[in-house]
Amino acid sequence: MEAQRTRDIHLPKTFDPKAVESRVLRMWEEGGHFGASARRVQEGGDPYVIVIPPPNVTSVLHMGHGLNNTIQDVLIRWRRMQGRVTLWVPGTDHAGIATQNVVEKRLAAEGKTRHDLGRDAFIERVWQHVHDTGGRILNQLKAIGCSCDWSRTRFTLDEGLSRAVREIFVRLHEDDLVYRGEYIINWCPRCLTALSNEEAEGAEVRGSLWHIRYPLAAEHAEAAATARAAGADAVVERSGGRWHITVSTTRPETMLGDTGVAVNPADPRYGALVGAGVELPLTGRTIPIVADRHVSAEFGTGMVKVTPAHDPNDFEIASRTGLDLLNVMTERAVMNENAPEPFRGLAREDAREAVVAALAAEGLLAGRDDHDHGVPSCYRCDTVVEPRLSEQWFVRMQPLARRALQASRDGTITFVPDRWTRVYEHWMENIRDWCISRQLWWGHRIPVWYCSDCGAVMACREDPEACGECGGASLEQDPDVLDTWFSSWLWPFSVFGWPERTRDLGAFYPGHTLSTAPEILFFWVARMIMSGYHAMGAEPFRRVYLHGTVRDIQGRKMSKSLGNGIDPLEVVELYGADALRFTLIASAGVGADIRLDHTDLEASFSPGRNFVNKLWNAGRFALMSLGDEPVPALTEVADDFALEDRWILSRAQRAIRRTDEELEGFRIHGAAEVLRDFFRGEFADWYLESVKHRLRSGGPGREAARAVLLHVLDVVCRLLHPMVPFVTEELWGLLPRSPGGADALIAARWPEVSAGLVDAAAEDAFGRLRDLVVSVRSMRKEYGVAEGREVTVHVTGGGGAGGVGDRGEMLRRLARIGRVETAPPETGTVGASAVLRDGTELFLPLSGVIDVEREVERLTRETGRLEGRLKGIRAKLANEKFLTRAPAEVVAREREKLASCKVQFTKLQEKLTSLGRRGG
RNA sequence: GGGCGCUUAGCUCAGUUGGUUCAGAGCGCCUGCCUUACAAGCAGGAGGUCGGCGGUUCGAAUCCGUCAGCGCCCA
Repeated sequence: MEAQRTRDIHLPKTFDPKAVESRVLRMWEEGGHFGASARRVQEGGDPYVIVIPPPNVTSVLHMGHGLNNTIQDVLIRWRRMQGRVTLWVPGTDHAGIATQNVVEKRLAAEGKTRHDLGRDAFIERVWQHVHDTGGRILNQLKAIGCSCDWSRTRFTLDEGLSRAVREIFVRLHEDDLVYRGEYIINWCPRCLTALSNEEAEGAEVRGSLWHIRYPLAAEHAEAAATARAAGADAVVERSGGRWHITVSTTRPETMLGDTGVAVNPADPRYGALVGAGVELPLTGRTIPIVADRHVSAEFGTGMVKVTPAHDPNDFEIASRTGLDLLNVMTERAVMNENAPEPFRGLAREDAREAVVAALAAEGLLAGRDDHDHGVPSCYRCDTVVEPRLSEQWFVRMQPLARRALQASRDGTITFVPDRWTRVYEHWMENIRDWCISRQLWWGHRIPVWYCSDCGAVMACREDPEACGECGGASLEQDPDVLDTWFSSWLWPFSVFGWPERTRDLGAFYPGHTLSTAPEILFFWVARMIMSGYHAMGAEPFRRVYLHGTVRDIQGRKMSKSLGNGIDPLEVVELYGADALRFTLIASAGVGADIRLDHTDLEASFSPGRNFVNKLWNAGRFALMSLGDEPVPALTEVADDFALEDRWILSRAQRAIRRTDEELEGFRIHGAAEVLRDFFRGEFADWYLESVKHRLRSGGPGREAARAVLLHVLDVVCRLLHPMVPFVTEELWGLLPRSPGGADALIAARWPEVSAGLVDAAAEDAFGRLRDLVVSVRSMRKEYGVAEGREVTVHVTGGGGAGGVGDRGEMLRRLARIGRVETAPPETGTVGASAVLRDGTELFLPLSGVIDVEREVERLTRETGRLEGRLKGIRAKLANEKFLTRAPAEVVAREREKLASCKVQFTKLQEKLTSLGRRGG
């Protein structure tokens, strides 16, 4: 009763997303369709688990999120309908640097710094900010239809997840996989914190390479002369019997911190100079020339200045050769007291100019070249990173990488597209230790305490009261916090309660698919795999799908700073969530970037909206056509199936099969294409048009059509639901359906192929009928026959286009064919001719309209085309090697083609000659 | 310096192991239609030597080499 009444309500001509989305969303949530319990898995359910790449807690949704999460939702909804126990865990991360930056900026507006507030008050302030704005992005994900289990929403600073961070840190420390040491790290002089290598993004910059002369100490003149004689062009005798060497640098200001010059020990030019002293200009210091095997004899002069406190490579050289470390900059990249007086207090950029000027003044500047090189900058604030010598905490990565690398090599974990496998493996093979300490306040504080009484260093699961070594109470906790990624790398199991051995963990770990952007392959994906093996002994997921980047029409990545972004919520507001989703999916080839025009949302998203609207209207038509009477089951009317019924049912099976194939292969856009073609190109354009007259008449033909119409529309709704969940849910809810099924499409069963409905003969016959209609339409247009005017068609020979005799009503509708004659036209009748692929001849009597010359031209064009094809096929078949080497079926197909083309060609030729007789 | 990717219709892009009229889709364009599901639509059409060259093969948009242009990653 209820269902029938709903069908009486008037449905709007255009789909109105706003009227539907919030209601459907509420229905899903209230129906508990998003959740999954461990119990269902324990009872034998087959889990399918995705953890969301947690967005920054204070961020807002952008198109990249839109794409990423639509993909995940498609996979989740598809698996859910297949009957898997699906779980998609949502959540956010605390984004240490970014969030702290935002709050500090606000403080700055009040004229304060975090130090004015103090640590606790500042953290309180950040929490406030997070509570005010945090989680907004999760609501935005709901708005685009994401079917996450919202009851499981996690945040990396939650108590449980913080516990996981602490536990893994202590464990790694116990296993000597976490250590503290003084090394060169990437330092952001604006954020005043260390960064990992991954957080320092290189950008190609046109800079300068300066060549500087360093005078050799006077007593080494003889060694210099020897070097010169050995071919050292960079060792030059200057006026006054003094010798200089020449070194090159892109950062002249760092020369103030040089503590040596290095050459390759195998370089024959410089052997005599090793051990010699160099008078470092501007400083009054004398530094030694040392030999180190990592210096390239080929690059530049083969002599490099060594600045161990300001360059990672130089630091390595120093640690091998014992050169001093001299830090000449403050944490803000200002020259410090170790720099000569005139440069102290200068920012690095100013120091560079000053140093260059000073060198020039002393005649020690040998030249300058343009030089393109990579300059790393902070991924959060874009300030140029300064390599800085400091004490930090690191994770020893090599032991963790071993298993993670093996997982890729043995196929346990696969990447889509496949090319990322090599990128991943290359990173793992050349893994470097991970700097995890950050000089911030917002984040997980490093659980390490230092005893000022005995000097003990302790990593603790619980805050210690007293020193474990000496029992003293003078303990101080490390002031730094951990890299945000040090918490997100635990995400696939920390969200389930690790380190507790929870039921959830048993049920939902390992997960299955991870979908994300390639930018965080190293940051996050690779590290999750490492931690998964280390902490859980198993991979966190099996398949990693790396999708493309959303760009603007010029190919630039969408970004806030460029102002070229598109707000997904604005798109939802204007076009609906389904339109957004379908547009994104349909334009995203596997791993390929997407281009959208941010200046023309209509152009970008109307295809999606139009598709959704078309679907809506097909549903509206079906509902109107079905009427209120009960619809028979397919099996009840099978005897009354017409050709088009058997055809569309058969095509539906193909659509089901192909959709599954595409989704299995992560070709989501391919699935969208399959379904668009099936729904629009076959169901709407041909099936609906073919059965309209039956639906309006009575009898068994009508009942069969109603049953098939309902069945196929039901399949269409199910197959499209993962991509366009709102419109399909709404439509499906309006369809009459048999009792006992699911009460919502989201929980309905995914269609499976029924072998019994596959009907090759029907596909072939309907295909020929379709050819006939298309051909007649084309001829009508060619001669400008008015749309409403009915024509007679003579159909003779060949296959008779699948038996058109009893298809009168249908042909009338499809091509305004008023009458089908199965006899040839009387000789002398004027009209247009065509020959179908199966040899069927068509003739449209068009006296009065026909233009013989034009018809001759048309047919000549056609025979010409056929002639070309014939030539190609004949050449193939005449090729002995083709006949012997090509597979038999390929040869057979060519023979069939030849026969078919020959028939068409001959028949058209005949028409042409008869026309020629008349015309000439 | 090392590695990877891209180049197909005016635009944005599909094309899964080489072989079904495979040269496609969407948008745009031209022509005609308000045909009681849909003008956010329908029907018909124009438009590409698949970046250049060479090779492998009976057969190449697809595989290999090379050149050109563009983009990305790592050092």
